[in-house]
Formats: sequence, structure tokens, C-alpha cells
Amino acid sequence: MKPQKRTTIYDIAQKLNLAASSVSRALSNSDKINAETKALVLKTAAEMNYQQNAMASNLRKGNNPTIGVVVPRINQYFFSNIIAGLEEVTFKKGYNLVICQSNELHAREVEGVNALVNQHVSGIVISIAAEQGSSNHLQQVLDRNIQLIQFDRVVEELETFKVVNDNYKAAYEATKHLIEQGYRRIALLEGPQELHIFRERKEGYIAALKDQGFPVLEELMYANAWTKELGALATVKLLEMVSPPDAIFASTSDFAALGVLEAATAKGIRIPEELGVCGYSNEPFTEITSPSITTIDQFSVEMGKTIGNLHFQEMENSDAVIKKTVNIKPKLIVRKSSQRL
Amino acid sequence: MKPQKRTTIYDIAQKLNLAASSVSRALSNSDKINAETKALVLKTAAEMNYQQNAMASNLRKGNNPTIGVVVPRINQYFFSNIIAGLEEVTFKKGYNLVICQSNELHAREVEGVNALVNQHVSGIVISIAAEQGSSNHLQQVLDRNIQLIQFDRVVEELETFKVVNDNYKAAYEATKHLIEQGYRRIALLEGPQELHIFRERKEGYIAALKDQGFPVLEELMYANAWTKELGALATVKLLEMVSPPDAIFASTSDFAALGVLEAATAKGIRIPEELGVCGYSNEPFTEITSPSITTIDQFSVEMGKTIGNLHFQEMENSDAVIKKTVNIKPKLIVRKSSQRL
DNA sequence: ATAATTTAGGCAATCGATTGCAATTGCAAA
DNA sequence: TTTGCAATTGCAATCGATTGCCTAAATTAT
Repeated sequence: MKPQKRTTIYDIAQKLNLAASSVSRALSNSDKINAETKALVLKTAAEMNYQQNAMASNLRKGNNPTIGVVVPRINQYFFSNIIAGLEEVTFKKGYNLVICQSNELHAREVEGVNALVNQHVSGIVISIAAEQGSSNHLQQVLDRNIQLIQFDRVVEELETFKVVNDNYKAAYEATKHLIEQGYRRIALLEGPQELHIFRERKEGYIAALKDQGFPVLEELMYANAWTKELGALATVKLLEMVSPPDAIFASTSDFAALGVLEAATAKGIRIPEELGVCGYSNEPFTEITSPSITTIDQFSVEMGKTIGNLHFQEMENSDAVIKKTVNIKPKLIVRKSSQRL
Repeated sequence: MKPQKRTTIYDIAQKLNLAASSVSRALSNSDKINAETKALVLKTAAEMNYQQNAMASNLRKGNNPTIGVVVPRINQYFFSNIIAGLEEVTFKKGYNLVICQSNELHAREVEGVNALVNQHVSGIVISIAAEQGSSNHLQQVLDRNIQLIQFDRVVEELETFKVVNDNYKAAYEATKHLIEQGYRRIALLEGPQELHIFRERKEGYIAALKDQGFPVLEELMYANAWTKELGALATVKLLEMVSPPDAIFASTSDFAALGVLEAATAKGIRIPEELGVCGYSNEPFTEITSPSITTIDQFSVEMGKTIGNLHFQEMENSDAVIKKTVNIKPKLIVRKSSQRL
């Protein structure tokens, strides 16, 4: 390869016998430049195949039109949708997206955030890893005056924008729906309680039971069942009880709900007649299982867009704004696995 | 917000009564610096909360440890897996990933590529949009000495690394498998023939038929059926024929295969007994449909890793290397929808 | 003790674009 | 004809880190 030097504004300036500053002004469409000169510069730049050096420009201007994103896993439906929605918004504004995945590891999350800080990105969007640790790295982001927007899994103590689903409400409604369908002993599959989203879902479940005058039974709450396998295992255990549940709310994920479906079906238990099932997330597959799975849609693409809008809005009036929490209302999607009326 | 200035190496230098160059050398672990001084600088830097300005560093060093990725849609299973695999590799090397989605639009693809060129990324990884156009933008990338790696959907004329699946072979094997299962009239759902991946799949299908002594029938090839709905529609049409097919190979996607499943089931046709079905991509849901769908795994995460490795390998010995095409061997995953023996 | 090296650190240019300020030119008003 | 002002353009500093070259001090060899 011939390391042919890229053309800079100096090359253009030299060719046209102008000063680099004039070229710069012409290219940035400044009004302090003659229209003819501007046209000439533009034409020459195109001929010489000029492409701005964003690094130099950003360095001088002291800002980097880039938003960093840190998510546990890029290839998880929910997160890739968030990114897709976010990209939609940032692209329109000419901003770039830099992506890191933490793989649910705190150390990698820290590394990723630091790399983004080094790049002086204008904002960082994050959903924290399941493996938790100190949030110093996030505090650093704030100290450096970089916009920080947390979503879904957030550190509550940090004063930042937060975009979350109303997990409490969603779980409340799902539970209420199961009750309305006539289920009487509703079990809950819980996620790791260190993550507040799972705590909230549990609280919603409990509140719904109480409001409807049902007892809240410890034995019907099954901890840490957030994969298909663990969901299936939990189902087996629950169904072995002396008085087993007649519905299972897999508040952790649709994958857990799928495990419930498979385990119950394997035992010859009919869904929804004998056992009601509800999942969480509205994964694409929930529509096509048999029976289809009742679940909760989180409007992930919308959420990504909201995050983007929040960032730009905040950039404009950056002072004296209260860092608020935006709640995206999730929606219960009722399907066959819980409809027996 | 107080726009508190970030600490630079000059701040550290001043505090320690050193030259900025020494600070720089200490931080970059140069050997032209005394061990004690180095330790002192490191300590002070930590105290002053120093974080390198990557823009300045990259500008000076004339390179940007970043790889740009342009894909049609970030939130498509295949692509998000590619990105996840790629990230795995780039992260280890301290490289960043900048992501753009073209939304299948050529214009947006061009914009994305240009933005990446401006940033002087060290490489661009791309899978082109369905809406095709000139490939000038990609030629520009090459002219500017930026690594270009195409994957999956590639422009063949361009001399770049290409990482693709062996679509021909996969389709060949899928068709052969259907024949071995005793199916005699195998229909094909084709994708847009402008994209060579779909042409290759069609060729593999035809070759398998010929090799096994089967006639190649135009009426059994159905164009542009690459969504669930179009797949269902195609199925209805095909099954209305005087002598309908006894198997359908949805070479476009698993979504099309799902459409086949639904349309056939709705007509009361039993799968796999009366109709064999095979999809493409091994989407997660293919495992859980009833019956489960035979499909082709593309090893997307692996593919992403391969792309990353290729990039770094190529960076090291950048001259006189032949731009080759890497074929990832896809694998036929046989499930219930095609097993009747 | 003196010369030859080695080591540590400073100076200043550089990467490429931007921008405040100064300088020049042209044109209109007085 | 002279002054004033606006419109263009140039000059040079700047963003922050890196690096080739040079100098001074310290170490080793002779």
C-alpha cells in the first residue's frame, strides 16, 4: 500500500493561494467568506478528494460528537433494540455511537467507561452489569461533565437521568391479569434482587396480591430463575409442592417463561387450563410458542429514542436542570398462555 | 454545571516542575525516563484524576484505534451477533467500535461510511444495504488506505477481504438433506437476486437437485419471499398448484420458514409428514416452534471474531497481502420440520 | 584524572482544524 | 477628496499529546 497522504486544508489553501483559515471558513460554511471563494474552495476540495479530519476538528473545538453506549450484551434483543432506537436519533444529529459490552462483568464495564471518558464523548448511555461493584467510574463521568444517562438497570443513588420501565406497574398488572383470569395460587420467578428492576417487579407482584386480598406466600416465590433452564427447574420444584401454584409469573424473562412452558408440558400439564404463564420482555418468540406466551412489552426501540432525545435536549439547556427519571410505560400483551376465560 | 477544566499533562508537569514531554513519557511507559520520576508522575496523575485526551493523542499519532461497522440493522439477530463477536476481539486490543445502521438504504450507508472516513478509523467492516447503488464510497475507503472488510453481503468486484458464509454449500446440503428424507418436489423461496448471497443459495439448490437426478422446475421457485408474511403467501400459492411441492426450502430466512409453517398448518397440512420445511439462519425461535424448524447456522458470533482477527492480522503485515475471501462453513441443523424417516 | 558513554529530561515542532484579531480592500457617505 | 465602515482574507495562537533532537549530568572505561 502506498501511504498516500490525505489532503488537508493546507493542501487546498496552497493550491488556491489562500490561507488555511479561509479554506476552513469556506468548508464550515461561515458567513465571513466571499461566496465565490467559498464555491471555489468547495469545488477544489471535492476535486482533491478532501475529507475533514474529525480528530483535529474535535480536538480544537473541544468536543466530540459521539455518544458512548455500555450494555451487558450487544446481542440481546432488548439491548440491540435500545441501540437501534438510539442510533436513529443520534444519526440525525450527526453524532456517532461507540459501543462496548460489559458481558455482565463489572471490571469490563469500568474499562469501557474509562475508554469513553478518554475519548471525551459528549455522553454515556449505560445499563449496568449484573455483577455489581463500586460506581466510582460513573461518578467520574459526572465529575468530568459528561452527560450520563442510565437506563433499565440503574444505580439509583447517582443523580443522573434515568430511563426505565415502570417495572412495578408492569408486574402489578400482570399479576392482576392472572388473578382476573381466575388463577388463585400465583407463583413468582424472581431475578437477582441486587438489581432493582427485579426488586420492583417483585414489589408489584406483592402489591397486586395484597390489593386483591390474596395472601403473599414465601413458598411461591422462587429466587434466581432467569434462564430457560432455571425456569424449567423452578417449575418442576414448584409443581412438586403439596399444593402447587396454578399460575407462574416469570418476572425475570421470557426465556424463563419458556422453560416453564416446556417443563409443564413435559409433565402433561395443560396451559392455560391448569397453569397460567406470564413472561417478561416480549421477545419475538413469545408469539410463536404453543401456546403463545403472555408477556410484557418494554418498547425497547422507543426507549432508545427517548434516551437519545433526552441527551440532546439536555445538551441545549445544560444548567439547572433536574435530573429526572423517565418512565416508559410497559404494556401487558395478553396471549394464550394466560387466557382461560 | 461548573465547566471545570480537565487536567492535562501540562497541569501535571507544572505541579511537578517537569516538562510535559517527561510526563508524556512517564505515562506512556517509555524507557527514556527515570523509574522514580515515572512513579511520581503516575501517582500525581492518579491524584489529579488525569485521563488522557484520546483525540489529541490520536491526532498526533495519526491513527485512531477504532473500527467502524456499518450494517443494515443493528437489532437483527445475525448482525448483533456479528457485532458482539467483533467487539470481543477489538476490545482485547483496546480498539473501539463505532456503529452505524444503514436501514437497508444506500444513501444512509454512504453517509455512514463517510463519517467513519472522517474519523480516520483504522478499519471499516460492512455488510451492504439491500438497496444497492454505486460502490464509490467503498472505493474511497480503499483509496484512503483504510482497511475494508466486507461480510455476508459483499460487493464482489471490490478487492477487499470478504468474510462470507458458503451459501452455495449450505443450500446444497439443505436440499440434499430434504431429498434424503424422501421429499420429491422441493420448492425454493428465493431472496432478492441482486444480492449474491441469495443467488448462491439458489445455485446450491439447483446443483443439489441436478446431482441427485431431479428436474429443476421453474414453477417451484418463488421469488422474493423473505418475510414471514411473504413466506406464508408463497406457501398458499405453492400449495394451490396442481401438483404442489412436498417440501419448501425457505432459503431467505427462518422468518419465511415460519410463515410456511403457519400457512401450512392453517391448511391442515402436517409437517413434516406431508410437507418438509427448512429455513436459514438458525434464529433462536426455530428451536421452539412446533414442529421445530430445520435450518442453517451461520456461526455469526464466530464470524464477527474472524472479522476482528482478520483486521489485526492484516494491520501487522499490511503489504503485499492478497485480499482473500474467508468462507465460514455454515452447518445444517436438522430438526423436526424435515425429519420423516 | 580524563575521555567516552549512557541516562534523564527539556525544547520545540508537529498532527489538522478553528478562531480572535489585525490588515487590506472596496465602496459609500460627507 | 477624505473619512468611515463593511466585507474579506491573512496571521498566529490554540486544542493536548507525542517525539526527534539536543544538553547536562551521571556513570563507566581507559
